[in-house]
Amino acid sequence: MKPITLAKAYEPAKYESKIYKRWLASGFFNPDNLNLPADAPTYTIILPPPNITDRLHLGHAAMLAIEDLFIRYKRMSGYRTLWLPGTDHAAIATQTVVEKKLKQEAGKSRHDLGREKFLKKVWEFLKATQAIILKQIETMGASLDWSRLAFTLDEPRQAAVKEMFVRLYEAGLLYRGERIVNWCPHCRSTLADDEVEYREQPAELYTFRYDADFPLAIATTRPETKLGDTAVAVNPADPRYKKFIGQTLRANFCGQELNLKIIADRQVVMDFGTGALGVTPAHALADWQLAEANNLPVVKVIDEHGLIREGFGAFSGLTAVAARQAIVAQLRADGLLEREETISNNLSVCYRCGTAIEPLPSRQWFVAVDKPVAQLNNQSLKQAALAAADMGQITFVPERFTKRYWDWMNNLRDWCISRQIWFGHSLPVWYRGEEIYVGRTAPAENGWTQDSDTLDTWFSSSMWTFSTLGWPDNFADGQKQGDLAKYHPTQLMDTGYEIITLWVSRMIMMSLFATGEIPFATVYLHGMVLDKQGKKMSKSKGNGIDPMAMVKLYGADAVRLSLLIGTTPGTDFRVSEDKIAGYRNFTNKFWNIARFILLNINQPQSDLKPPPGQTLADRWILEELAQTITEVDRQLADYNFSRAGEQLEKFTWDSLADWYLEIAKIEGDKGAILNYCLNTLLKLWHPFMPFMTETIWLQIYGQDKLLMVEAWPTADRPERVATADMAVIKELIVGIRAARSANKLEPAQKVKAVLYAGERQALLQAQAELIKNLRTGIGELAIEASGRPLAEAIYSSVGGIEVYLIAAVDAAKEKLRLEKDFVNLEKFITGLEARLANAEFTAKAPPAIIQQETDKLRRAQSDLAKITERLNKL
RNA sequence: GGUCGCUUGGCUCAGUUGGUUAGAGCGCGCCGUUCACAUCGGCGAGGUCAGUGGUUCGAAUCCACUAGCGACCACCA
Repeated sequence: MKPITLAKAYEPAKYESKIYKRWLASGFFNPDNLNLPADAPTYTIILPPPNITDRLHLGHAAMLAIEDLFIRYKRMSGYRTLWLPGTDHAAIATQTVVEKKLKQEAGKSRHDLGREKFLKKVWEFLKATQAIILKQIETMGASLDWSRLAFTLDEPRQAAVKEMFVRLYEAGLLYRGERIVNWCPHCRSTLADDEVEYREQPAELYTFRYDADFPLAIATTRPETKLGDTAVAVNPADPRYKKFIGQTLRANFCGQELNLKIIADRQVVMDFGTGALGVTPAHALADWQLAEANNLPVVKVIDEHGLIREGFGAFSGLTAVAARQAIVAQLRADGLLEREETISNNLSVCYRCGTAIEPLPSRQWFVAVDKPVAQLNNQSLKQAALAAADMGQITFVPERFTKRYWDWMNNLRDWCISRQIWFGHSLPVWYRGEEIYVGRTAPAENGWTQDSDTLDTWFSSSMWTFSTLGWPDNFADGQKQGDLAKYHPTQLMDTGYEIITLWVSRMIMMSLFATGEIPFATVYLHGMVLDKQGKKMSKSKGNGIDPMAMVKLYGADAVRLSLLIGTTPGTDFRVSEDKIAGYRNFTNKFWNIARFILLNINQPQSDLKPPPGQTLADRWILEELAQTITEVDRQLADYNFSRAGEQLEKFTWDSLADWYLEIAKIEGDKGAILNYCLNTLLKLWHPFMPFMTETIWLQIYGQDKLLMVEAWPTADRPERVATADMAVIKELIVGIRAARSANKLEPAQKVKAVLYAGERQALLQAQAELIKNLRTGIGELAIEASGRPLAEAIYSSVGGIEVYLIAAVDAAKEKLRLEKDFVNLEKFITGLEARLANAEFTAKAPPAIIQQETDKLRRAQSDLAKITERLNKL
């Protein structure tokens, strides 16, 4: 029989892509191909789709590692396991990328090309780019069912989105309304509230009067918008302004006639600025709300390009910033500017391009979240989604995020879903004059034009859990069938905590509406990957670690381990190359453990039961392993994969490699136990480091038997060992090791005999003998072992063994140390003497140095004498 | 302003219902290593668990307050 030997070191690059191909060829990524009983429970994760233009970053890699861990764990545990892959069209992000590219390569904007040609460019670009991220996902070892690959903008998803839109419309949950939206003049698109970022920065606050006769002064950071003021708001309790409330005052503001109604509102802060607020309904959300409450006219000042509209004299056509400067200059010239101060202002900017947001009134489509509908048992989307969390039907991990979800849902406003960009899902909406038609297909008659807007990316994302499983075709007549019946609702949604609001809450609402089901049982929120300094990794900062480069250097398994272990749910964590390199060391260590074990097994068996232990060490390692299995299962059930990994690491490196393998070298003949330990460890580690474990498994057991579908180990052992006994056994093993390094230590040999004996009777006899020979008198203690637990017997019989061992070990250590010191000192002295005897040295060296060396020699000689004395005593 | 989180050895972090001597990895020091592995082994130094007060037989852990840091939400124009 040909012995199985592994290469001396693990070289991941040699095996990884081969192994992945082997997995693909097996077909087991697709749950339909698993040989399972019909009633096997399902376990589904739908992959949060990365943007199709993305390159894999460590955040993706972490997500993949986490999800693959659970998928592989559940697959081995007998679940019908589906992990469904996909990509996101990321409308705005993708369009921005292509626009940038167009500008760089051809110097053109999207408007130069026109809609049709531009979209063609986008699709060409996607075709070229989409394969990259998918390939990178494979590199990480993700066991995704590629046969079900989806894209948020592919044909089936377009149909699903259209269907959803129509159904929402028919249910009365969609409406078209004018509202202040967050407009990005650069992207020329509306942004959702949560796509707006805030930047704290200094801003000039101007205090002025509209004209010389105006009785109140107002304060603003945006004087240019004041051209569109239609009211001044004051606090009703403000004594300064009480008398004006209700009046309408005229003013000539920089040549513009304004009719300003003085209104009262409690939200106006009396001690900010002058306590009087110029109300510009068209260009501030709060002002818009004031206008609605007070029936104020709306005057638009700024257009979609961020320029002052027609009808504002010399200011028309200026950018907002230029107009601001012009107006401030004029106010100053007219002596109307009372104050100018720098305050700290929270500027709203576009999360995509960083341009300052221009609030503008605009016609948009909205999802009504507060309107009760029949489909949700006369609850609103908001109520239904809140109820789902309230009933404990969704578990958030960690639990504290439940509250965040709750707070967000409670404050949710109607969701603006139309976007003024070209790339994305088109709205199934057509207009003819004032008529609106919403339907699955275009109206037959002439004269209708389709809405030119596209849908918010999150609209299609919100349908992800069921659109990927064949909704609506698989939901005819409200009955689930096919994949939807089999795999929905899903078990786990793993995503970053930062999009719990953007995404998770909307998935819950949309799924409840479309299928009546909560889309997932558990939401696992992972933290962000930070760099070594604790900064968020980003391309612009250049502090990102490229996972692909790391895989190349250290292997995918090492990268995975570094992202799984040492992390805590919902908490950001730091990753550095050092950490990855550390786990590369571990993978190599594991490889060599396997290598060593294989050298000690005659004929490896893949389905070995735990063999009976012959010695204490055997029982100890089997018990440790069984406990490790239990612990790993427990931790994984709580999503504490980091701790599961740490437990495994501890067992593998400490218990097995550093202790048991050393004992095995002494005791010999451990084939069966080592075989069992290796098999079990390969299985336990597989979800963490699939490539290496599978590589080893295949090298041992041949190409027909894949580790990825082996059964997950159970915590079996031939004989249960009590925890207290474990402590004692560990002590004995420590004794053996110490005895070994102390060379020939008689009594320790006895301990070794104990270990060989294995039998309790033999053990007790050996102990008795040991104790009899002890000088301390402890030997007088009787061993009354019969009928008592091992540990108790040993403890009662001694302190004996312990005291003895400690004394012996200490003495041995001391002796060893002294001997070592002796040898080293002797060498040192010889060297010094030689140097001092060297004529060249004594001639050329400065006297101070010679003196130093002589002193050293003297000290060393006296130390040596002391050591000799002590050695003689031992 | 509101909410949540964090503060543990030089660094990064664990510490699961409060329980003997607070752990790990990296780093550091010393020693070793042709016999699975230097991508290794052994030994060691290093912590008043941010501070104060409280509850308790017992607190890193629970409570209150204080300080520093971070995130999210809202937003004063």
